Amino acid sequence: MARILITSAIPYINGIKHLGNLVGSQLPADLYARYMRGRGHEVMFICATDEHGTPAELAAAKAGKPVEVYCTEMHEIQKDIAAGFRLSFDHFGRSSSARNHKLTQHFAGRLADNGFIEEVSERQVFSVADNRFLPDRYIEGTCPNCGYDKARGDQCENCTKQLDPTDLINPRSAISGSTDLEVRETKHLYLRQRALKDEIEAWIDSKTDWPVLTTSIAKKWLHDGDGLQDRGITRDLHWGVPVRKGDAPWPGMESKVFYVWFDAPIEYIACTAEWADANGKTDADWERWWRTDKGADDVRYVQFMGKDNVPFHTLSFPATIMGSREPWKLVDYIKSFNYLNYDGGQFSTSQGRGVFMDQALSILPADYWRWWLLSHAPENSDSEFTWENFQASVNKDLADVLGNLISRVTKFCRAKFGETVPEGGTLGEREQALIAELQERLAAYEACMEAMEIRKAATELRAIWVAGNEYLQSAAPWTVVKTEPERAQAMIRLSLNLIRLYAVISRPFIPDAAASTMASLNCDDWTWPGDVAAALSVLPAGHAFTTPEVLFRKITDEERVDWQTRFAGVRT
RNA sequence: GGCGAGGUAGCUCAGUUGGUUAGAGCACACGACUCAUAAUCGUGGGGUCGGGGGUUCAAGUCCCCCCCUCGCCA
Repeated sequence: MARILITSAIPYINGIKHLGNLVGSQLPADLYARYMRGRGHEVMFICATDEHGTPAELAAAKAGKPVEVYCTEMHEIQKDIAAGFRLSFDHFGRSSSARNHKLTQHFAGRLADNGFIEEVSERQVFSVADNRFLPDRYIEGTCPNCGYDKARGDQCENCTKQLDPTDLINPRSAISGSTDLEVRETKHLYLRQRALKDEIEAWIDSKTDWPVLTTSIAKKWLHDGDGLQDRGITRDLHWGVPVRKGDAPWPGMESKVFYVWFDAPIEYIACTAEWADANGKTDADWERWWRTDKGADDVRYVQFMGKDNVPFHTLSFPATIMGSREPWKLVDYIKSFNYLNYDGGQFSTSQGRGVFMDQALSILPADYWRWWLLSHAPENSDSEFTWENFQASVNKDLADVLGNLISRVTKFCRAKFGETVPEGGTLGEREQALIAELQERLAAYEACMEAMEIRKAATELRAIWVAGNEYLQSAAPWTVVKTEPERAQAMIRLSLNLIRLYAVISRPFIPDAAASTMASLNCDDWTWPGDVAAALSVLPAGHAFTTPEVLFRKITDEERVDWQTRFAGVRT
């Protein structure tokens, strides 16, 4: 039994995420976690909300709530929706937790002790009316290049020219609109990534098995332009982890917090500590996942994320860990994803374009979405969600191929032999051929799952479902039963067991349907089928079952059209 | 503009280090079956692999140029 640590990129707190966010990290991470648990491995699956930073403060202000309250509420909402999608986190934590405060301060202290922190004085725009320093993108003004009057301090959206806030003509606060701005001197901490560059590069170079998407992004940042740059890790904000050097105050850094990107990945570790706290465990219980000197040496650590998060996970977070000179676990494999587009364009949180997680669950159960999203995961390139494709895939794969198979077998059995596993006959050549085929296909499916080749795994799984229909079609028990009822009984006994096997191996993709199928079969044996022949005799003759209701209903054309218009525009 | 990722059947996508008639699912046509959610199973039509050059006995697969899409640019 192996020990596998799995983290999903942590979603930002300000609002409900859309399906593109879901399929980019949490959902594939859940698939992998469920599969590994199914294979009997010890899994720690961690996710959290990323709560600090200016956007959270502004969202809270807009909602008229203190930021702590806002975050607590939004965390609960995201937690509920994650549960709705059956995301099987061992713990869904918060980057604002006391554990993360302490650990973030600890890392900063260690980095400082080891000479990887530099204090830099810089000049930033301060809004007197807002009583705060403004991040570049929260300063608006007229672009000196094209005259666009809503250019942001980091870039003009109109002519794409990159700007410095001081370039703007008639600058104003994007928060209040106030023009009472002044440039003030402020001191910040920088993580000296340049000093760690060679170490990081050697580490990246050693990861020859990583997806090209992951390594190409990492190498680009290592070599592009002047190469890897030092990064500021503090901000003049109120909401965040107060800057401290471990347990001690950090002179000159009073009333500053760590920048969100610095504390967010540390939350992976802190969250595991939160898990321990929440479950009555000791520090040793979480440290054995993270400290290579305390048992984490044999842990395999896999991260899941969208491509926009790759730089932080390949460079910045490793720099934090390496620079600490403490034996923390570094990631072993990074599975990254491209973007999921929505019907010819992008999902847009700001424009409410596309389907958001809460809306998705309000129109169909989680399994429908899980299946479509995972079987179309944007692994090799950006992929696209269309309602036509969604309807076709769900109806064909889930309702027709899998759902109907379960339906035809159980209903036939009920009609001819009653609701117990029939006992007559023995397996023939056709059945042996099916077993051989399944053994082979199962191996292919397992290989894809191990390798996190998600689309291919879905294809293999579907092929396994199809094999059941092929068998049934050629065996034709509805014909055989008329002349050789015992033969037909053997066929159905095998088919009922086949359904159980399908529930077990399909569970990572469609956990609810798997559970309800298993419940119908009056069985609770989720043992992964190593030996297919043995697995197909788990349900013995005479075992009672209940004929299940329709497992997956079909999406009608009317629904499709309705949803198409409903989710095209602004979210209501 | 620079960098990166893509452009393969109507649609969504596979195509190992270049090697036999370029594959799958869906959709479509025809056939089989009638147990089943008008489901299933079989057969078939359909692609000058973005365009143009080049290397090679041989290129979707390597090199160069161009076009288009998407993303990133601290």
